Amino acid sequence: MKDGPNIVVIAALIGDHSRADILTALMADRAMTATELANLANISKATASGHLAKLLEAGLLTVEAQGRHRYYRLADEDIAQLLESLMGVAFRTGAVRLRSSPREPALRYARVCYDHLAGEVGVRVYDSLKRSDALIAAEDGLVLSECGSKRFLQLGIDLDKLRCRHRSFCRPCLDWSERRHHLAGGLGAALLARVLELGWAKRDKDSRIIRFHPQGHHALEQWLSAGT
Amino acid sequence: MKDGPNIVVIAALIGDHSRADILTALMADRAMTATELANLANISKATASGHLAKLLEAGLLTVEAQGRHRYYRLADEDIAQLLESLMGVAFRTGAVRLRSSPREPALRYARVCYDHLAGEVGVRVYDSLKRSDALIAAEDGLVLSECGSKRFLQLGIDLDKLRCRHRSFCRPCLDWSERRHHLAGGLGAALLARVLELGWAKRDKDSRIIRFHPQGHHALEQWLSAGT
DNA sequence: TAGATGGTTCGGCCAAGATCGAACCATGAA
DNA sequence: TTCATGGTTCGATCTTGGCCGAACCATCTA
Repeated sequence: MKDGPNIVVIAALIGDHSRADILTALMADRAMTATELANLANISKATASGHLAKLLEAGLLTVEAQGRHRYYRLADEDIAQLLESLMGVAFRTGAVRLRSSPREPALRYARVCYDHLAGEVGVRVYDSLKRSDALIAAEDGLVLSECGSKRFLQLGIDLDKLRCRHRSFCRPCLDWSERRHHLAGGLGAALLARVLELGWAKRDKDSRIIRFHPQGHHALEQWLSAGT
Repeated sequence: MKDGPNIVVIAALIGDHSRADILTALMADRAMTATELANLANISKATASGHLAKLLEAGLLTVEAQGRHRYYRLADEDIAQLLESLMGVAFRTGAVRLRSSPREPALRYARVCYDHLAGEVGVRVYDSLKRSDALIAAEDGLVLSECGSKRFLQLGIDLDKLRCRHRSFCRPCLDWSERRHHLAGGLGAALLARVLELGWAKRDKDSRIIRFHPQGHHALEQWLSAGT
C-alpha cells in the first residue's frame, strides 16, 4: 500500500505557513531574493534561508546567483500547476483564510498564474479563442490554428521565437476560482507580457492581482471579438 | 501576498506519513473502515480515528455509517486528482521512496486511479480511443462519439445509466507516471469495472496494481483495434 | 582597505502535534 | 443479557521541526 511516489515530503514542504507564503509569492513574481522572501513571510533571514535550502533540495525551487544576490524561482511550471490545484481544493472545501482578504474579489477577477493570465478574464480569453477556432483541441493538447497565429501576430507577439523555446507552446491550465481552463504555456506567458507592455493592465505590487484599465479592458475585448 | 485560498491546511494534512498512507489507500479502494485504515498505516485505532476526524473536517473525506462500521472514502474526484498531481511532482523531482518498492514497475504498467484505469495501459487505451475518433475533444472537455458509444455498448456497458449520474461522464486525467492523459469520469470507471467483471484483469490485494491476464490483455487489444 | 549589505551556518529554545494505552460508547451476535 | 468488536475520547509522553540571535562568509562600493 505504500507504493508509488512519496507524496509526503512534497506535501509537508508546502504544508508550512512560511514556505507556503514563499511558494505563493514565487507564483506571482518570476524570481525573488532571499531577503525579499523573508520579509514577505515575516520571518528572519536565517529561517528563510533554511526553508529555501529545503525547497531547493526537494527540487521545488531553483536558484540563480547574480553577484551577491541569489534569485529564487519555482523550478518548473508543473510546480505552479500543483499549487493551483491545491488552491482549487482549498477553495472548494472552504479552507479560505480566516480573515479573508478584501482583495479576494480582484484576485478572482484577474490574476497572474505563474506567468500567464488567470481568473475570470483569463477564462474568458481562453473560451473566446477556442470558440473562434483560434485554438483547437488536438490529439495531445492544444494547437494554435492558422487564423489564431495571425491574430497573435496582430497583437505584436513573435510566435517563431516562442516556438523554438523548450517549454510547451500552448497548454490549458485549470483555474481554481473558475473551475475552467485558461491559457498557459509560452503563448499564455507571451500574451500576458504583451498585455502589460501595451499598458492595458498593470500588476499590483506585492500581489498576484492584475488591474485592467477601462480602455485596456475594452481593447482586449476588441481583440477577442475581432476573430468572430 | 497572502491572498487566495489557504493551501497550508490541505497540504499539511497530506504531509504526514500516516494520513498520506490513508489517502493513498483510499485512492485505490473505494471505501474502507477505520480499523482497516489503521492497520494499513501501522498506527493504533486511536491515532487513526484522530486523523480521520481531521481529514473529514477539512472536507477531504466523507463517511457513511453502516451498522457499527463507518466507511471512509475520498470526498471527491478532485481530491484524487490532487493526489495524482502530487505524485507526479514527487515522481519527477525524484522523491521516490527510500526503499523503492519492487512492485513499482507493475504499478507503472497498470493501476487504479481512484476508480479508473491508469498507467501505461490506461494511457494506451485513451490514445487508441482518441485516434479512432471514439473520443473527441470538444469545446469543453471530451465527448463520446456515435461510433464510440457503439463500441462501449459492444463491451456491455450501459451508457444511458451512466449519463444520468451526477458525476462528469468522460474526462481526461493526467497520469503521473506517463505524463499523458488517461480516461476518467463515469465512463472511465465503468470501463475498468467491466474489464474486471469480464475477468480480463484482477486487482492486487492491498495495492493499486491491476494485473492483466494474457488473454485479457489480448481481448483488450482486440477491442481497441476493432475501431480502426 | 574598510564598511555595508546579502546570505548561510550554528546552537539552543520552544510549541505543535503525532502517538499510544486505557476508558468508554455503540452496535450486533450469542 | 452478556460478550465481542468497531470506533471515539481523554490524558500524558515525546519527537519533530520552526524559529531566532549571533557569528560568519561573500560580494559590492567607497
